[in-house]
Amino acid sequence: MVKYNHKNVESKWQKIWEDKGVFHASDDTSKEKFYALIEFPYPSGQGLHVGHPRPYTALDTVARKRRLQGYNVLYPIGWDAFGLPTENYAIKNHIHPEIVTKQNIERFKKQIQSLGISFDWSREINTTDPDYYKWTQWIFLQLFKKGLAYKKEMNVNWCTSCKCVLANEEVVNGVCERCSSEVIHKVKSQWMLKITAYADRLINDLDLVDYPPRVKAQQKNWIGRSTGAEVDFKATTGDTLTVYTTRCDTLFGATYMVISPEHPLIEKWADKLENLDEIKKYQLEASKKSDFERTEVAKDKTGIRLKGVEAVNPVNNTQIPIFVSDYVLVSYGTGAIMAVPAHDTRDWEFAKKFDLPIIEVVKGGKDVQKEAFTDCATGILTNSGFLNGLSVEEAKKKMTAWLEEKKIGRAKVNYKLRDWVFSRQRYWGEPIPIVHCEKCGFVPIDESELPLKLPMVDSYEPTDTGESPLAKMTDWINTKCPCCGGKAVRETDTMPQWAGSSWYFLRYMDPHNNDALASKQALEYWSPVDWYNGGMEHTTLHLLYSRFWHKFLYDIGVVPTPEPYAKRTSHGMILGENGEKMSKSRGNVVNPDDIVNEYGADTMRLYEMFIGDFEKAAPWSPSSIRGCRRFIERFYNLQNILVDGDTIRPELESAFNKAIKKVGDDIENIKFNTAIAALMSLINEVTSFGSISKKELAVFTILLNPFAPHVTEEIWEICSLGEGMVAEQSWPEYDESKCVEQTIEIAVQVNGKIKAKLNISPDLEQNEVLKLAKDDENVKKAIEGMNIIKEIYVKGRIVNIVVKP
RNA sequence: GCUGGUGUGGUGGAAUAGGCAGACACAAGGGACUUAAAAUCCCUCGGACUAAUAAUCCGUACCGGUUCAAGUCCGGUCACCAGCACCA
Repeated sequence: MVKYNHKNVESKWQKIWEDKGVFHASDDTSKEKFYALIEFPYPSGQGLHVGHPRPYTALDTVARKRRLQGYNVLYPIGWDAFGLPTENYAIKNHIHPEIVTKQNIERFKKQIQSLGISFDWSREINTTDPDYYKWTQWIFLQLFKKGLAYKKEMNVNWCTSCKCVLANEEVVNGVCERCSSEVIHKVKSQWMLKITAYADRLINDLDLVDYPPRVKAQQKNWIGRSTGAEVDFKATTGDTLTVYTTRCDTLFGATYMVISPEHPLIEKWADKLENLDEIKKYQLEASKKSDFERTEVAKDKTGIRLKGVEAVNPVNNTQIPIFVSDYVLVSYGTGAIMAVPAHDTRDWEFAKKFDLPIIEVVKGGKDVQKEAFTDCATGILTNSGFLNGLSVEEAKKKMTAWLEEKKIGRAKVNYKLRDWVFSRQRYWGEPIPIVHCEKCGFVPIDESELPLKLPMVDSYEPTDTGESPLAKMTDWINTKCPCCGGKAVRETDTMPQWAGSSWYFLRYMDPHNNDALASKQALEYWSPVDWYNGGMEHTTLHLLYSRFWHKFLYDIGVVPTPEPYAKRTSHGMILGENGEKMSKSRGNVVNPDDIVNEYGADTMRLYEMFIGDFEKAAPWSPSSIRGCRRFIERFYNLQNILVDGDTIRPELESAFNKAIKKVGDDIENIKFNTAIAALMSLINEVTSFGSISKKELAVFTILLNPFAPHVTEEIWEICSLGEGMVAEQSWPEYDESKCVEQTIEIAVQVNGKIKAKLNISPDLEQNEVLKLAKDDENVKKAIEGMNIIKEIYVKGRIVNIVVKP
């Protein structure tokens, strides 16, 4: 028994692959292409943990299999290297972020290469490389030119620890997505990207792509499209107060109105409001609440009634009071609502608290004095003049038409999605290529001046004032206006980390191009990404942002497809041994280096694919990994029972054909765990058979190669299984007719209970099978003296005899 | 609260399209080999009743339904996970 030495074998083959460029994508566009993509890593100081290789290995398996099937495969990697952790580390240790980034990348690269992933390293990219971010800036300029990037004074989320603004997508449960620190509101002038202009297409085009349902649902949810109507109410001051509602059918039941604390009419009405002081106080309190507090106290409704101004309900000319309350958000709809307490839970709570009238206008529910009746499907309109007797849906249509006819309302679609806050007050990011000129306003720098390089600074500490560290670089800031030649200053904020990752998959197609982000031919040939795997946590961040940028690039004719990724899958997390999320503080982190060192990369890869359902979280198990190592050794030792023969022998024919089918299908269906189980079953069968022919071993080796590339190359060589490397072979074909066993075992049931098992030929006719079944002693006993009601034979599966006394 | 998902042995997990529940592993127990240990190989391994690996019964979160047949389909309940959360 030869002991398998993974260390020598693995480094040997890794070197050969790299030297020969075996996994470089070819520019031969006559071949069918396959573009597999994983989310490129952020090279943090901690290095890799065992969670990283799960998706890399999964798509590596797919990529290797597709290469064997003759595809021209692009499977690239790079570094998403701008960002706060690096910058913070740099500040703490007084090392420039550029150097930190370089060190981290080196470490990551070494770790990833030790796993034998078939990345095309000749296409490696780095978002902090000026040759790369030149094009990130170029895309920003195109957005600016089309009016989709604009600077605006607005109320933004401010992370008190990162000391910079956050996008809405980066605020999770009222705290910073990255560092979990408190998020407060600040009014600041920020660069914004008009992602809302693409809201509809970002929803509708989900029909064009193959994403898991949960991903599509989450994106739709986040964009939050709702269809309804705007209604104009007149105030007693003569002003118009417009509200947005999805239930214009309930207009007759509107008994009061609510405006948000930030609503501009409050300012306008200042001299008419008898209780202005009280309202000002309420506004102030509302503004001081952080997002976290605001969601925490969401239960209890507060508010102040405006004294001196009321509104008129246009359908019945009744005067109704107006309240100010923070349960109405200024950023959604018109920042004002009509309140229908009988048919809206929030309005109902508010009405109960302030003792306001509750008028039922949709009947069919419970007593509206006791709870709101919100069901749209079953109710019938009542107390509603010309709407009486209609269903909710009919009433909505009729009311919208009536509002439009009277010119006091209109159909309207609203979204929860807000524009993307795109500037960050930090150093380690792409400079925004815009200058501000007093005469000309915001002017883009000339494209020939790209990349606008990040200047070297001595201190890149963030400031509490909300100014970028670049603001101190007076030499760099002061410049000439590209438009009028006058004095101008550069934008000192930088782009968020999501900028570089919003288009990186395009750069891989043609990574060294200096004239375009990628050539037309490369884009035409490689687009779209065929299979993109990534984490669920990016569903409403990177995945949404990059779809938006890609659609924009499509609109301006840069890319050939409306969607960037044809198919998306999502891996589950690898948890610690105790079933908790791996983290330093929990002390349950496993470093892949240790596993590769002790068991080898093949074992590591095999285990991560065997651990369970790829899409679900799975706890790390140090003892299960030994089972995978055993399998590798059993495979390696097949050489001891090798016999000559260039065919698959008849006794093993069906086992091999079935395995070829199963392994191939399972890899495509992200069921790596059962593909490996099938290979384990096959090796069990071969071992108990006692010998393996060269042909059989060759087939087995190719099937295993995508999972365990090193040991399979080694066996291929040692046993002289064929010309060249395994990586240069063809994926085996199976013969459907040979997948069938010559005899199969079927179960015989009587009244659904198993009474016997029969070994029969699968071709046997129903009559004969039933006859055999009824000849069985146990079956005979069970049906003796009973009347046979029904006899069922499902071919190749089961017999069921239904009897009654 | 809304949306999506999950629930199967001691453990990770299998089970086409409704057709033998527990594949493949791990752990555990027993045996072989060995001076011994490790490694390896062989056997057992959901539960109950059993001398029995004879027969029978129970068993896929819970309750009910459809069906010759339900882990799978339908209705309801519970628990857990993820995302969103006063979005009018």
